[in-house]
Amino acid sequence: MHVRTRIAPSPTGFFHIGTARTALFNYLFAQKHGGQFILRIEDTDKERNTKESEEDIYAQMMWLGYAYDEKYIQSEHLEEHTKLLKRLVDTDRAYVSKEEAKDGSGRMVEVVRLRNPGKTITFDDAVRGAISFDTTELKDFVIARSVTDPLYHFAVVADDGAAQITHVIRGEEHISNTPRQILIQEALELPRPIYGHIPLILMPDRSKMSKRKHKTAVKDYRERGYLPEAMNNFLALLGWSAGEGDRELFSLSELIEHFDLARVHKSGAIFNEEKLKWFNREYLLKLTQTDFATEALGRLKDALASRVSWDGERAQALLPILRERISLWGDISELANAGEFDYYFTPPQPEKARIPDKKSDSTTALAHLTETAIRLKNVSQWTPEGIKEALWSYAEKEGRGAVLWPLRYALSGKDKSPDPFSLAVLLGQEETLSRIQTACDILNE
RNA sequence: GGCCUCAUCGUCUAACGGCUAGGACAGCGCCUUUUCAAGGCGUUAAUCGGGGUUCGAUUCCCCGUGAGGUCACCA
Repeated sequence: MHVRTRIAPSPTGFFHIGTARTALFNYLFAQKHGGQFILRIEDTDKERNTKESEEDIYAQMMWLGYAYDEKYIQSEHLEEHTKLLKRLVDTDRAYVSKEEAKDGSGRMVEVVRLRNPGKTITFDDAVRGAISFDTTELKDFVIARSVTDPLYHFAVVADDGAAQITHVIRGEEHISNTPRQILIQEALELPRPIYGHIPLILMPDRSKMSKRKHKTAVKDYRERGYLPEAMNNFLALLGWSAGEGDRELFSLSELIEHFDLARVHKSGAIFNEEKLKWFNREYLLKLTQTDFATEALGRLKDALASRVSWDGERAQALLPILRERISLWGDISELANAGEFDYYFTPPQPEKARIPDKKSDSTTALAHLTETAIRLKNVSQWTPEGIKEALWSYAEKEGRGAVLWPLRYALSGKDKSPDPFSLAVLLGQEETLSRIQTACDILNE
C-alpha cells in the first residue's frame, strides 16, 4: 500500500503542542513507510480564520522539521465539495431540509442532512482495536449548511478521499466523530482509510490542553528557547515508546526508523515541562561550540546591552559557564535580567558585612585577602590551575571557606556564583587584583 | 446523563502469561576544590478495587470505581 497521511489544522489560533504531536506522528509514519505526508489547511470557518494563524502553521511545521509533500487548502476545493454534495442529494443519500435556524433568530433556513441508514459501524483502530458504534442515535445529521457550504465532517471525508489518504492518525477526541465520517464516506462510496487514534496530551491538572488556560502555542516554546530536536524527542515519547530498552534520546531520523503505530499508547499523557527541559539541556550540550556561541552571545547581548557596557571578548569567555548553567536559551535572558552576569562586566559593590566567611570576621578576611593579593600578583600562568596552585596550600592551612569565600565575594559581589578560580581567569589578573583591593578598602573603612 | 475510550512510582514509561516490577524526570541523601550550578553515587515511590481463567496474572475475561473524550447549522 502506498501510505499517505495528513495533518489538518484549522487556522484559528497559533499552532499548538497537541497539533504538533499529531503532525509528528503522521510525519513519522509516512516517512517510515516511504509514503507522503500532506498538510491540509482547514479554513472553512471564515469567521474565525486568520492569515496570521495560517502563517504560524507553516512557520512552526518548518521549525519542527516536518516537511510535507503536498499542501492542500480546503477552501480552494469548494467546487468539488459542491459537486459531491449535489450527487448525494440527487441520489437521495442526503436531502435538503427547510427548518428553523439554530441561532434563535426564528428565520427559516435550508440545511443538508445525510440519510442515515442507522446501522452499527465497526472500525478497526490501529492503536485501539475494534470500536463499534450504534449510529441510529445520530439520526439524519447535518453535513452542510447548503449544497455550496459544507460542514467539517463532510469536508474531512471529501478531502481525505480526494487526497487518497490511507491512514488517518489523529487525537482520540475524534473517536466519536469517526462513525459519522464513515457514514458519509460510505454514502460517497469512498474507500475507508485506516484510523489510528492517539492519546491526548493533558496538562498537569489532568485537564485537556486549553489555549486559554495553558501555554500551548509551539511558538511560545520556540521563543523561550527550546530546541526543535528536544521538542520532537519529548513529544514523540509522549504516548509512544520505541521499544529500545532504556534509551530515550532519538533524533528525528531515528524516530522515523523506530516508529510503529502498534507501540502507541492508549491513555493520555501529561505534558511535563521539567522533562522537556531535561531533553532540551541534553540537546543544548550536543551543540557545536560555534552554534552555541552564536545563539548564546546574541541572547546575552540583547539582555545585557542596557545594563552594562558590552565587552564581546569577555562575553566569549563566559560561554563555558553559560553552557553549564542553562537548560534553554531563555535562561540566559532570565539570568541576565536578574543581574547574574553584571559582575563579569562591571565591578560589583561588595557589602562590608558579607566579605568575611560566615565563621570568620573582617580582620581575618582582610588578612586573607591581603595575602591572596600578594600570591596572585606572582602568578605567571593565569589559568584556573595556576591560580589554584598559588592559593591552595594557603587555603588548606587557613580554612578553605575563610580564604576562598572573601575572594569569590570580592570578585562577584554575590552570595552565589561560579568558583573563584574561574572568575579570576575570566576577569583577568589586573581586574582581579583591583577588585581584591576594593574589598580591602571597604574592610578598612 | 447517553455513547465511546482508558487505567504500572508524583510524572513519562519498560516488562512472549513466568527472575527481587526495570529506566528516565522530579524529590530526598551523600560526595566532589568555600557558595551556586553542573557532575558522580545512593535512595524514597507504582501494577485502582473485587471476582474469575490458569501451576502461575501488571499482562486474558467479567463487574465495580475512577479519569478522559464526545454528544453543533465549530473545527
